[in-house]
Amino acid sequence: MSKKENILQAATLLFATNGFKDTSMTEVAKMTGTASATIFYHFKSKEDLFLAVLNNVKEGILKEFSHYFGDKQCNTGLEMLEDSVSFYLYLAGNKTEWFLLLHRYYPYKLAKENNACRQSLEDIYNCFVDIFEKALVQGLADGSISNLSPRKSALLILSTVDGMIRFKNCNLYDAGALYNELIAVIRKMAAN
Amino acid sequence: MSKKENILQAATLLFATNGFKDTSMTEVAKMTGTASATIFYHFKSKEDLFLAVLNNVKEGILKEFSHYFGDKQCNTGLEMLEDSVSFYLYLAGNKTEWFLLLHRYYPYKLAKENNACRQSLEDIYNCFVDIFEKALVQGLADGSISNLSPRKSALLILSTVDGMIRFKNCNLYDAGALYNELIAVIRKMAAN
DNA sequence: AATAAAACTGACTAATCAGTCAGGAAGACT
DNA sequence: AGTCTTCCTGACTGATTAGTCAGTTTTATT
Repeated sequence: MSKKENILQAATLLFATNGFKDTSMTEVAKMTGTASATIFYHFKSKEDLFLAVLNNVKEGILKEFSHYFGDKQCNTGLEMLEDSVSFYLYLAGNKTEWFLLLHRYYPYKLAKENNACRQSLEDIYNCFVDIFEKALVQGLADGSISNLSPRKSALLILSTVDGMIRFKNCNLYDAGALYNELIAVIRKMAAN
Repeated sequence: MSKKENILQAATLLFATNGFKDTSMTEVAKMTGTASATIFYHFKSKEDLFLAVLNNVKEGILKEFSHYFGDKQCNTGLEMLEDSVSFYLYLAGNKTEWFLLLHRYYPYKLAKENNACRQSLEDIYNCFVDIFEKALVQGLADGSISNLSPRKSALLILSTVDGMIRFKNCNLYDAGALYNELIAVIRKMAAN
């Protein structure tokens, strides 16, 4: 792995666990075994480093989802919806840093004044919503999903699943203990 | 209002909108028209000020909910559930700072090492969950709610509602546009 | 081997920060 | 008036921070 990739990875972990302001360039440098000036050679500022991290996370998420759903075929839309939720939960447990980062407020604050940041976040969330929406649309066609607005329902499903992940990451409630209920609730919400 | 209360209020707003690390004592002082040393007279450290802010928010939330539900009578549990969701949404729109603060990661990180912080957060979220759970229990008794685990379902409803508020506060999606769908979805989830 | 470009670094700076402290102002009580 | 306590402040400090820069090392190319 190149030093630049190393820095990116260390920064991802630190920004995710400690936040933007609470992560110093010295820390990132120490973790990668470089001088802090090296980071400024690769990234022109701390904000620039953060944007690179976010973009990297975006690409990771898009790749994971297209890899999982690219060739997948499901019998019914409802089945696909359940699979999507499961995969979301799996990913959140497997790539904790990504979701910790997305559950911080900083990215959304930065997005207000920075278009690249805004774009990355939109790409990520559109990817999430699209997966659920696609399942709902298929379910509407094959009759496994009840009559509803696919986009809006997809958003509400994302709210539920993402909210639960957030609770888990905040150590408020254990998401694992709610897995069965979550699937049951989503089936009630959407099934015909 | 006393100077101490003034400081508390300014700190609430600043911690909520800018975060803990991104709020300086000088800023809080400037907003209240005092010297920063005055803040250290009333609160022994920045962390102490934050804990006071969180405790204040907790008391505000508890008071709001007990005020609204203290004397309220509903015909059915389902009706009470819908009312609870509506009130949560109303409060989130009315006391934005409170929810912005709760949607930051800092409080939950601090809670890992600070019991007072942990306690405040637990009180707040138990208050939220209790309201939904109480409605579900009543609904189970009067037959308006389908057979389900009240506590777990209450948690999932909170995930949905709180997740939506977070999306709204992050400027990702408009919660208002989803209001009707949210109520419909919750009815589907819980109604008999 | 010579040269040029890219990658890297140590030493520095100016700014900002939480927190301290000695002492001043204001109110309460005798 | 005097005294005690509570409240408040300006001026300071030591630590940390993002970012710079001049110069060195490494790598690629001829």
